[in-house]
Amino acid sequence: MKDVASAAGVALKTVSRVVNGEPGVHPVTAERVRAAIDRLGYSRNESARMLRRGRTATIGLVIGDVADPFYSGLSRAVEDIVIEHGCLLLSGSSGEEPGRERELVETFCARRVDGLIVVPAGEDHTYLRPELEAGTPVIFADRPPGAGIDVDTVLADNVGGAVRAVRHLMGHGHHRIAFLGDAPEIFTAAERLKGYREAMGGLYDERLVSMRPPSLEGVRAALARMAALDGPPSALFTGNGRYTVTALRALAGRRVALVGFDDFELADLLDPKVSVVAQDPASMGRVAAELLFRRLRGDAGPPQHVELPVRLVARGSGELPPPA
Amino acid sequence: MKDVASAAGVALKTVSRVVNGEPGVHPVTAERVRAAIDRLGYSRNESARMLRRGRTATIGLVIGDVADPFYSGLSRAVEDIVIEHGCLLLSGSSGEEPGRERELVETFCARRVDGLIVVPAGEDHTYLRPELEAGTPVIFADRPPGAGIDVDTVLADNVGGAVRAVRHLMGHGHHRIAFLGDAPEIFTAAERLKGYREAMGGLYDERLVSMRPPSLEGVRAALARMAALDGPPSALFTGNGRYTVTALRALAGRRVALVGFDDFELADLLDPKVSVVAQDPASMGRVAAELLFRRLRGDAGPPQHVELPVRLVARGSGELPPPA
DNA sequence: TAAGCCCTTGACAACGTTGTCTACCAGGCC
DNA sequence: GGCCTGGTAGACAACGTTGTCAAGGGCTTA
Repeated sequence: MKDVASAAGVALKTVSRVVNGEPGVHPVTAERVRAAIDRLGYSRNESARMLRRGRTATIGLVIGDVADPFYSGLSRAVEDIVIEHGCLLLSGSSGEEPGRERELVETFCARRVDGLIVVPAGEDHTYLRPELEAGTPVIFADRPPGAGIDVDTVLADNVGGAVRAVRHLMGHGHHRIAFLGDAPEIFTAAERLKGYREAMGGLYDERLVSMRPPSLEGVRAALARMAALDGPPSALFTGNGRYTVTALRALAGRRVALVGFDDFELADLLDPKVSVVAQDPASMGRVAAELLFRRLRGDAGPPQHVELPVRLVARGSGELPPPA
Repeated sequence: MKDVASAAGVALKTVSRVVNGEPGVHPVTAERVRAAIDRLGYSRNESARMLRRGRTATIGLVIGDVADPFYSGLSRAVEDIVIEHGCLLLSGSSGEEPGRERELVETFCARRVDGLIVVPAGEDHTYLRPELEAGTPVIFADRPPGAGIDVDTVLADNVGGAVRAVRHLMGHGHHRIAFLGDAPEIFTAAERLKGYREAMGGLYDERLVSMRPPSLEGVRAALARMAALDGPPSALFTGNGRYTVTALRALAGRRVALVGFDDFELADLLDPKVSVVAQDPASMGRVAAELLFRRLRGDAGPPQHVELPVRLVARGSGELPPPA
């Protein structure tokens, strides 16, 4: 910038004004400055600008894993809105490890991101308190923060979705419905179990529930164990997209009534077509990002808790009747 | 940092030394400083550090669309290696628009990223020249840069993969093999067409080729047009993952011999199981990132051009014989 | 005992911006 | 003609670090 200034025969500050489109520069001078900028190939050093202005025009996003379609859909929506606001996105995958989540958040904070969107992996977020007190807006998406922290959250209607899935299966004659879900420490898994339990009511049987990280062997074993019961399940409710796919693989072509939480590509090309409770990761990202920018514009109201609707997409697998 | 210094009764520089783990600080002093840091909840301002040191510990990644599994797989691999090197990742989706690609790259450069990994959408990258001359390492992945720019590239063996796909179908008795691919301006699409043509040899018939952005209607129309020929195709080679899925949808359950470029989740659960030429987006990301860090460590050798192998995964759809 | 060394510490400038304040000039008004 | 106004331009400090250099004290060594 100093070089541009001397090349154009003006003061540093004048170049700064031109670069930032500030008023109060004579058009002729401005043109001369712009010419010098082009000639020297100058581009503003954003690090210095951030330091001076105290704002980084950067948003931090912590998710579980970009390679998971749920997160990458959310990611893309966040990215679009962030760019729209002239900011950039620093993102990181926690791999669902609380330690890594915290590291990422702290690294982002050290970079003084203007705001954070977090899909938490851990249960304790008290480490965020200094940042929150410093005024950095933080939005939790998909899962709420741990105890003692109350900030904006955007969650899906997990309980309602699970209820709907189970009722759908019941509506097609099923009474013995198994639930295969992720470890109960994971908020969404626990919520969906809650909905399952609520919808099962008196039919609830603990032996039809299996909650653990999804692995093909684990699912196979759980299914085998349940099949050996004297009242084996006639239908399956799977607790997330990964689980649905793993269960389909474990079923190896057997036609079993099934509804999965989370929609997935090709669900409509399988045989039978897979019925799901669909949530929309893109709108979750959009809502979270918009909430964040509202905060950045100064909205200081009480923490908001948004619940996004889910919808049942009946494609066939949920309508298979129980074996006679 | 100033506050920490006065709280600990030492000079600014001593705090800096402690924070950076530099030697030459008495353990007792260091402990006092650390105590003050904890008490005040201090964390280093990375913006200032970047400005002062001239390095941002940030890598820029430009891809087509994070929501596409190919890109998100690549993204995740890059991210892991970047974090491993103590850096963070700024990423952006170009949406396959050259203008947006350029904007992203230029914004990243203004932030003085230490290096860039780009999956280009455009054909002209001369705008990168100033950055390259300034010494910023840039790696192109999946597609090469436009004319006049010679930098490190990591590409898949597109031609070889297409050849293998076509030969596989031929080996099962097919002579009339259609190719459905993306617009020929897209490098990978053009390369795969090249491989297709090479493998078809004398059997090549222009009327069996359709290249345009994938849309269900477009694919349906192309298939209908080809089916009406007096020598209709008995097999399909689809030019990328999106195309394979779209074609399967357009076929609506008809059992047609098919090999697709790019593997995809659930390919093994469809009926028939879908045979593909698989590339590994994660290893592409890993190789690109590792190459980048080698450059950052000072390797100034001539531009490298890595070609990653692809492999044919025969699952069944490619082994369907032609109708009798 | 003096010279030299290492260990620890601190003062200071610089990184490249931007916000604030001041200076200058031309023109209009009394 | 003097005063004020508005439009332009520049000087300077500050943002929070880190690299360079120098200083002080205790120790070893000749």
